[in-house]
Amino acid sequence: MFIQLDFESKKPIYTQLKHEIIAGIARKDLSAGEALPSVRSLAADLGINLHTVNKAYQQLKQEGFILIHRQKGVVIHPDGVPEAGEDYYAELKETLRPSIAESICRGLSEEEYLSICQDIFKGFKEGEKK
Amino acid sequence: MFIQLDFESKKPIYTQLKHEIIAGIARKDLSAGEALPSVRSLAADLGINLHTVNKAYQQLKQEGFILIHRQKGVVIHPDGVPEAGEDYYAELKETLRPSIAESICRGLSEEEYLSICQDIFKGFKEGEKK
DNA sequence: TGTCTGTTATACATATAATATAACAGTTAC
DNA sequence: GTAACTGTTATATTATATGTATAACAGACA
Repeated sequence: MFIQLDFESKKPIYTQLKHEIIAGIARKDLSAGEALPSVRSLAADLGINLHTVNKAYQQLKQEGFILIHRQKGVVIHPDGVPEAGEDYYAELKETLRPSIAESICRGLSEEEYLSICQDIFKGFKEGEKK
Repeated sequence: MFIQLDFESKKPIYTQLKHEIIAGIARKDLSAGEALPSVRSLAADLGINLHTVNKAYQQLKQEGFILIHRQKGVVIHPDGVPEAGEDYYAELKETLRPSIAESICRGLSEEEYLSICQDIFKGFKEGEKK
């Protein structure tokens, strides 16, 4: 797997794990229907506890990114990730507002901020080409 | 004060408080040199503990938003907030990457995402006009 | 002398994060 | 049929984060 964790980060491990998998889907490194490692093997691979992996998987399931078959295993959601709805837009704005507020205070122009966003989008698109 | 807290939120109160003050600066509701309430009076106003306010103030001081005079009080930094540096850009990208990854998964186009950012910028600019 | 600052110190309750074991109930392969 | 594999559940423990409650200190100031 491509997953990299930072054990010094203040971000919880299960959150980092979620983000890594979501990023994998975004850059099409993981595609619909593809199998993910079992909670035990991934935990062993990453040197963390099985419950930490399970927590990440449960939340990814809850948010529609993956499917979990009780005795088969875990797969990226075959039907694709649910499209953004009103609630998601609201949540996204809640995330962006503090970030934009601080950027304004620190003298970043709107153009600079959007440019950074575009760079990140570019990074995901380049990731697609492997 | 204009500060609104959500006690049901998963976000810590001191974090919400920080964001509210930073947003106040961004929309120029708070300007350089302006005094902020004392830890005790703000805590009483908001119905929270003085240590919670103090924690927010300490972090805002650490990040250059405010100055704290030992026996005078708290003021918005008179010299303005420190400009964005390399470390800030890195931190900003770290915040945006997971957000953008999820948006891509949920079918948002780059244009839609940037449009949401622009809306938020617009909100702060309109806030300036009181 | 009070009253106001921020600061510091303790203590306490609760929640979250992460780990460590153990066991259960199905599936699948040998 | 047994062994190895799934996710799941349950318990327990440790550490850290969050928030509150008091209390006290030292300096400023009217």
